[in-house]
Amino acid sequence: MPRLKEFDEAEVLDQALELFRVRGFQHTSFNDLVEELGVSRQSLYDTYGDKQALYLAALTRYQERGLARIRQQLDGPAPLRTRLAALFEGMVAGQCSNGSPGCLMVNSMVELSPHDGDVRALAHRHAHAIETLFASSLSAALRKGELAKDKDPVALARFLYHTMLGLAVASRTHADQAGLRQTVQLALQALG
Amino acid sequence: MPRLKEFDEAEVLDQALELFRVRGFQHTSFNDLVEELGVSRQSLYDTYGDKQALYLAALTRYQERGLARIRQQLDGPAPLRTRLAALFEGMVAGQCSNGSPGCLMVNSMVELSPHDGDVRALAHRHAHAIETLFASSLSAALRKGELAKDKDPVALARFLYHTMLGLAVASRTHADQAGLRQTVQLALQALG
DNA sequence: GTTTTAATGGAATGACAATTCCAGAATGTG
DNA sequence: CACATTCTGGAATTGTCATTCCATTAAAAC
Repeated sequence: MPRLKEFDEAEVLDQALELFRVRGFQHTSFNDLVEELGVSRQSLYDTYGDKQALYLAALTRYQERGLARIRQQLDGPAPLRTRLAALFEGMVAGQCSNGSPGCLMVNSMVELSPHDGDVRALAHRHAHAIETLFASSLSAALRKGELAKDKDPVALARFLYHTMLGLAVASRTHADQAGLRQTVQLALQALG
Repeated sequence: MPRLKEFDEAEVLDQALELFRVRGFQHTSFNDLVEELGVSRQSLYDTYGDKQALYLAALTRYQERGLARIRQQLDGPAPLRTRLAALFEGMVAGQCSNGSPGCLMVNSMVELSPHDGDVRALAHRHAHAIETLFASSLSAALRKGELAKDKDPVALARFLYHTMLGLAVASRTHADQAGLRQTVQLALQALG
């Protein structure tokens, strides 16, 4: 009986995500969304709930994609250093794409996490997941002798996570991809 | 003839700065300012101009103080590594003080720099000034033999700047000073 | 063709916030 | 005391924005 949905929920969510990533939550009005996504106001409310819920859905999606990418890039036969270099290269490319808006998660951490418990919880889970993934790869490398015994995988994992944060902020304000890549090189030297 | 000013412009500006640092520009309403600063709305407008101008004045002040601090800490007889460690220690302490709101400049870069040319210009000057200060100290250390000849002072300076950005974001969301300090240690190992 | 659901455009609604306006009280100087 | 200036509290103004409401159209299922 029912009429079928005419737009792709996931696709529209991605468009909203991109708008939020560029403009931030507060600088993106619902009118902006209606205009840019090509879906009527009422349909957006019916499908995703209010602006806050839409944002949270976008952020959740972004986080899941990011973590999947990290898992995939870390999982391989190449030396850890090589895998990490590829991972960071992909991150830099992503953060600099579409006008260099940086990372939605980092932008959310700065703009919203002090005021919004849901965002804060997502950010904490994100940090924890990333640090855990890094730490487990680093521990494996340590066991294989790829990493010196005196290195601390947990501290190194957090260091790499902090480096990611810095790259994201820098990409949002400064248009200097070469500089970001040089920083990646230097950060990876911490592996010894 | 005139009645004298009854509040200290600089002191009130510092209070506004702190409010902006914690809550961000958009999450700080003019009413918040009136209530927290203990100065009437009209006096604020008369003294500083509108909210935007007040914010910019606070950010400018913050930037100047930060740069002065860096200059002062970098200028000394101790080994560069020691001076940088002290500098970063002070930064971490500052960003974690008063509820760990992070760095006003970094927060501004994320929240405002894409939309506000004045903020963007300040951020660019800030980055340039810091990188220049770091680079000149690193070059001096290189000449003195404190730093290996194969190191690139400019790239290292930018790396340290990027590290600062990451620490600021992390301090705003995660309450883990020990982790930040460990990251500082690891970052400084890039000096060799 | 009727029913059910989806979608749309546009008009209320209601809240909130920045800025300005105003009338009065306070405080130094001459 | 008179005057210039500052400060204050509060009201008025204005604009923006999220959200809801409504009337209508479209499409699939039966």
